[in-house]
Amino acid sequence: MIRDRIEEALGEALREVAEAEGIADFELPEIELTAPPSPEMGDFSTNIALVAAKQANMPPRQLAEAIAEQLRKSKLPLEKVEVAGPGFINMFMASSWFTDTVAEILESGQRYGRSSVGAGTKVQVEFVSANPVGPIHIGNARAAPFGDCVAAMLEATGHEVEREYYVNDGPYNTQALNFGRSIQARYLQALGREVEFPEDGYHGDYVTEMGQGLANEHGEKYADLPLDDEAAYKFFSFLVGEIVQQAQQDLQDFGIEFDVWFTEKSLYDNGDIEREIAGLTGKGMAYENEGATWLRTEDFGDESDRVLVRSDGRPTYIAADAAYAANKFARGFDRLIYIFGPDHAGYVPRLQAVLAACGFDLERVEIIVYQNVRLIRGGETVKLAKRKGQIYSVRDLIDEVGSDVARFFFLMRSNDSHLDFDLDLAVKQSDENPVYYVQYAHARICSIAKQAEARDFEFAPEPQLSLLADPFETALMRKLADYPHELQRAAEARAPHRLTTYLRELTQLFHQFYTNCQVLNADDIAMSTARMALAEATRQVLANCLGILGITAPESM
RNA sequence: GCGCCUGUAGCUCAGUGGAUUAGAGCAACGGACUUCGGAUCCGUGGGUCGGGGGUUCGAAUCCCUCCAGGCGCGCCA
Repeated sequence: MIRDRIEEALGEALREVAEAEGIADFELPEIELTAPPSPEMGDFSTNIALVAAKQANMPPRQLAEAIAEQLRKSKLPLEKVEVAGPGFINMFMASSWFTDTVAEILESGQRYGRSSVGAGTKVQVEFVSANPVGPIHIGNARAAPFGDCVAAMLEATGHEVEREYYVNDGPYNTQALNFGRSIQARYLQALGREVEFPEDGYHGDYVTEMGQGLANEHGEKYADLPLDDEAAYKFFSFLVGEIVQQAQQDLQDFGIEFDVWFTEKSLYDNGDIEREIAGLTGKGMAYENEGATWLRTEDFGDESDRVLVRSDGRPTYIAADAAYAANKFARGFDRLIYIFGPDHAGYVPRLQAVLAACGFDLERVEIIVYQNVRLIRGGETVKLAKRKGQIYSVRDLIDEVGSDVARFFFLMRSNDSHLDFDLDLAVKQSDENPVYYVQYAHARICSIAKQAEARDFEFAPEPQLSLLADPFETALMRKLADYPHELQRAAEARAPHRLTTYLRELTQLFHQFYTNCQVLNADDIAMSTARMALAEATRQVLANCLGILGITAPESM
């Protein structure tokens, strides 16, 4: 990447200046290359002279001049290097650099933008992992495109990535049992028995339907089971497969394929949890008190120690999470990424303490929390309450606005920003909807190509890219050249929204180019060929970026 | 009470240390091609970057403090 080469040259220039000045122990500051606010200020700008001035014992402007002189002597495709203001160094790229970018994009195709900076690193991204007690709702849904896109960005930067979904189907999961009790009650009611519905049970219609379904299928077979946890888990177990399958289907329709669906139950079945507890007790990390087994999380920054095993002998989710983390590390991941919803934000320090107490390296664990989603319809917040059965599910969302729109809307905002999802705007197929703005550009480019074919337009055999010198063309090429860096930055920051922002900016530049620069012009074949190449390069970058976001790039709309 | 997140234009949000003008979309108003898709483009109006203090040559951006909103604080997950 050109940025790497510039940064390298800057570092070298600075070192040479330092040497010439006889400065010992010169410490190279971090080099920042930014895009100046206006094109008159060049293509790249750096403040390095301002940062290093004190250390170099030189006035910033003088240092900047010295560095600029070195740059001018370098082999970089620079047309002009200027020192501006208090000591900024502005670099103006030679036009060959812009046109080389277009050639590179056309040559690399789908690979353009990808890098291998993460090569050799195995990462697991665990996300969604909703309690299997009903359809995946809008709150959990935000995790789906986010986690998927973080994974895709890591893949695009060379990491080896696995996407994983954790199914909380353990036998002591309170919510699973609660759900099971609700199913049992509905089942009995379907059989005409007088039973009271659990006060904190799940009231959704789907629960009633599931209870009815069991009654139809099994009749009285389970009618005389006691109303206890064991029975509740049995009822939960009847339905969990169906619920997980539904989740798989919904997420697949949302464009997400998980590599692994990991069940909490398996940790119980193969003894991992027991072993983990025994191991922790053996190391003195766990101890008995008031009949329960506690983990010494307070020693690792938690507010207090946490219960691993309840006084009645049942392990808690913390025991399961510890065993699960051990299992993950045993699978050879260099890095674990957990993606949590806002309801689990408070669990972050606790989980970190748990993992530390278990002896895992927190440097290798990353926990990303995303914020709430509010549904807006008709300008009003849509009120939802899962327990009361007022659900808006991923299925509802995909059916109502489609996967592309839903993904784009979710990915448009930073994960730690609260998200207002405007359903009215999302369903609008108009200029108000930002998704179509981007997709339209892609379709438009495809349409130009189709036009050319329909008209038997004869392009030149090779594009003469040096013809691309109009400011609209230059601005577009400049943006295209940014893509690899933008992708890398977005991946490092785990920030998909940077890509949606980039896409909108790129799209805008394309539409401006389109409006001002006629692509197909029979009177100027050479120019038409060059512009068609630029349009095609733009299409490629749009498609590559949309691909990482998991959004389709339509040829027509 | 404590913790996390947020507070930027009428609305929804980018920008999270650098340049006399803090950006985008939507909304409002006014314009544009008898040529490649008008789901487009151009222009206008609109901002004490929640308040105050501090660090710095420089703060929307870093630190402190206050205010407001959201969420969380279980032998639930």
